[in-house]
Amino acid sequence: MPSDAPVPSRVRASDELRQAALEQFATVGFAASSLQQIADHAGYSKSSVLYHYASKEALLEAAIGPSIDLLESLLGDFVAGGRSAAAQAVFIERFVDFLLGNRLAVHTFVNQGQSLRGLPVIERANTAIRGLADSICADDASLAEQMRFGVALAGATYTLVAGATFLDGDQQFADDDVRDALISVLSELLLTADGRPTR
Amino acid sequence: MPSDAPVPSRVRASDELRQAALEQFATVGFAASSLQQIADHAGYSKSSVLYHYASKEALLEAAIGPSIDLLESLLGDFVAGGRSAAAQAVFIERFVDFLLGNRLAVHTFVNQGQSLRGLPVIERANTAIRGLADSICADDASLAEQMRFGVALAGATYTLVAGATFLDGDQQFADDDVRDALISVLSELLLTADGRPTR
DNA sequence: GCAGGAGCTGACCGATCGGTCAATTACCGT
DNA sequence: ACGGTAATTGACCGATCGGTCAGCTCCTGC
Repeated sequence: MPSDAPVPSRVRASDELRQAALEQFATVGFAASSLQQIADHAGYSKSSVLYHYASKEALLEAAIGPSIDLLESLLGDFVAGGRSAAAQAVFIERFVDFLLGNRLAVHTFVNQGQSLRGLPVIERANTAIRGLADSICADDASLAEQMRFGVALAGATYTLVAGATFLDGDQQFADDDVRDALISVLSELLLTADGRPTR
Repeated sequence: MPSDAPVPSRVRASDELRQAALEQFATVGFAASSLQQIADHAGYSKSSVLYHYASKEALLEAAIGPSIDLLESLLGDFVAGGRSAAAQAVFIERFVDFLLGNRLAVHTFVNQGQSLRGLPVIERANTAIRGLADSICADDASLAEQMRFGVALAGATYTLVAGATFLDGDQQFADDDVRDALISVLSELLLTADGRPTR
């Protein structure tokens, strides 16, 4: 028997459908993605989609839920680990890696986190994002500092996530280079290190 | 005659409908906004919407087109004015003012610029955004510098635009303060001034 | 060889979509 | 008082939406 995977062997239909759904949700939006389109894109029928996933909303949960789990654990580690400059540097690195490894899912719940309010999985994502902002930005920070954090996180997220939108054609940058550049810019903006420059 | 406006006096129905549509497009998305919802929100019937605007797409054009015009002229001025540090500082200020004055429209075409590809008005917005990135970022810039520009522009845009998403409840910051803080952060990131620090 | 379950599908459902149209109302200059 | 135009609306259209259901094929354990 050539199969080396214990249970499913071959690619599982539910995985193909989940991936196709994720691509649709990220590129045309949840509301504008029909089950028919997702099914066509994956090579199945609409009924098959609803066989593997109870509803369109359950499909969204399956598509972006795991990425939200990762974000939550990332956030939990950071909160538990203190706010030393070293800890912040580690966090920035892990955060960039998270962005690079979950572009489609992040694109989905960042760009549509407002319009899809009410869906449980989206509420979970919004809560995590808010926790991220709160934890990395001290409560007593000045507006300018809060703005610095906001610009850094939102800018990094959006640059990676929407980069595909405006420069998809000639995007031949290696992920490693993008990673290094992004970590550099974020460190510059976020690291409090040894006292903030007066400016 | 108490009317002081030459032609319409009172609020015009088409303006109310356009504003209601803009709010819907920005908050729940173009695809998820039905003409019925927009009409209800403005206090008219769906037929009235289609009387004042030929189609849903024409309504989008009316809602965000003027803001795109502003962005285009802003970009044109900057391209024509050179890239001196002073010119860049002026541009940053005007750009932040543009963001503050066109939040809903910017939210709409930034967040949905990818999913709504194909609509002429959206193509115009995407072209303007691309031109913005190209013009402010020299062609020979390193990846790290390009990333700095991307993070700054995207971060500023998204911070203002999606601020409502995650901290709408307690958003009592005065626009003037936000403006100053944002200009400060953007200047810090973008101004090439007298030679870039080695870093 | 065959019962039975998993995987998959087409037909169908009520609701809603964007859009058309004819009819009605309100308001204007003459 | 009246004709005409702008504004507004409900009824209606075909298409598509998310979702249900019965039935089909295929594989597997016995």
